Amino acid sequence: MADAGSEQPRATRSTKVGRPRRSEQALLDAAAAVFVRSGVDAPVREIAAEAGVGMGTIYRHFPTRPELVVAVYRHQVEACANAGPRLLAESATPEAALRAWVALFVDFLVTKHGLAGALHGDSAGSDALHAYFVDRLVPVCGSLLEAAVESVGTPPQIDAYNVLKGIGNLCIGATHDARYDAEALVQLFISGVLARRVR
Amino acid sequence: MADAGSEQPRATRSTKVGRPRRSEQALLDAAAAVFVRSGVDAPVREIAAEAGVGMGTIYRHFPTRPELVVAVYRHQVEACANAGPRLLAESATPEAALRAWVALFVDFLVTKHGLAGALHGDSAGSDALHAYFVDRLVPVCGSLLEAAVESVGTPPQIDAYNVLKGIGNLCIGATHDARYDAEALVQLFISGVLARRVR
DNA sequence: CTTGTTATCGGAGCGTCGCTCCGCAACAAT
DNA sequence: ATTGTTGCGGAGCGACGCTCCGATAACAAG
Repeated sequence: MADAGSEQPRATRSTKVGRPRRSEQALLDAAAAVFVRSGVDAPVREIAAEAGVGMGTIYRHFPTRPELVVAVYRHQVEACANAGPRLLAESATPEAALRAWVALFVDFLVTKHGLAGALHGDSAGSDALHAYFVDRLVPVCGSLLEAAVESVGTPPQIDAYNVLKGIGNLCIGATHDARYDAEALVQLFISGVLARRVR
Repeated sequence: MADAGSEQPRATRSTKVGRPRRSEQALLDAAAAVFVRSGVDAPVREIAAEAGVGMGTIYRHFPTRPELVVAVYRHQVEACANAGPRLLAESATPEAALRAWVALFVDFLVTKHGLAGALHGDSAGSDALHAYFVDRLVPVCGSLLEAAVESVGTPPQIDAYNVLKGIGNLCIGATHDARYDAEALVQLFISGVLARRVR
């Protein structure tokens, strides 16, 4: 029998048998579309409807909302993570690299409605979204931070985890308030992190 | 008749007639207790149960949740607002005053579970909580900021509204994450606001 | 004391949402 | 054809925000 399949157009078939499980990518595309339209807190029903599947299917592929969100934005988070070392290599100064990276991160968060707000570890450790962002970006942020701090000759005043979460928090609600300038606040915050004055 | 009440200890009576509407203060006390126990996002049913009244009563006195929250924390917000001028007068430097006031504000936000997170103007302008905090505290923060900026001889880099909201955002989630140090982040942010370097 | 008026009270009820769970259908193996 | 396996869909449950109306109680007039 082998795999002499002739009629199956896509047949991802990675598991042992069964139906060609409905393309996860289709779900991700639908979710992305809904996230753009209604924010990352959009009802699961709406995502299911957009994808033309039942809610069960969504939950089967992504048992928790954070997992879905992570999957949707994985590429962009990876791009952001990869941009770190690149900026550090290409920029004139480590501080410039840090500020450029931070601007990238801020732009990413601000353009995704509600993403920054969903970044919290509310569910007592079981928050995959928070964990993913932290695991992936803290090291990157840490490298940039370390380099920048060293280049300006100040002792490190805070760890990368706090800096990253602080930036994330500063981006919350930026889309709903024209007067609120998250980018400016974050850059000022970075100034503080790199400033000589401790108190 | 006057107010020769002899049996009514508190009798607020502000409306014309009817029953001595159930003391709002009792509701506020109950709400405060629940907020401490379950955060400011506690279900209205829970607050009503704690107060021993029906939900209708809660909604009659405080049609929206922000109004209830404002009422519960009004005293502390006022105290915070009043502390501004006082600190400015008593502190050695305007910067010290600003930093002390900010520490006060941060402590206030961090100790009230979820208050910082509820500070957003999500409901398109109709958010009384956001409006109250902004109206009451932005001027205070502005004065301190102005004095501090002037004393260190830097041009103002951002307005008080953004500073206040930034601080509020930095306090989000502080209670759920032992590694997250909101106070430190905010003070670094203030350093940035007062720093010479603009870019 | 009785009756009428009026404001307040309490919670049933409706719509929404997150999440679970079970019957069903489609395919593979026999 | 029959049986086994696996993915699929959505009904259903509990929680919640918020509304709305019948019940209730205080007071004034008679």
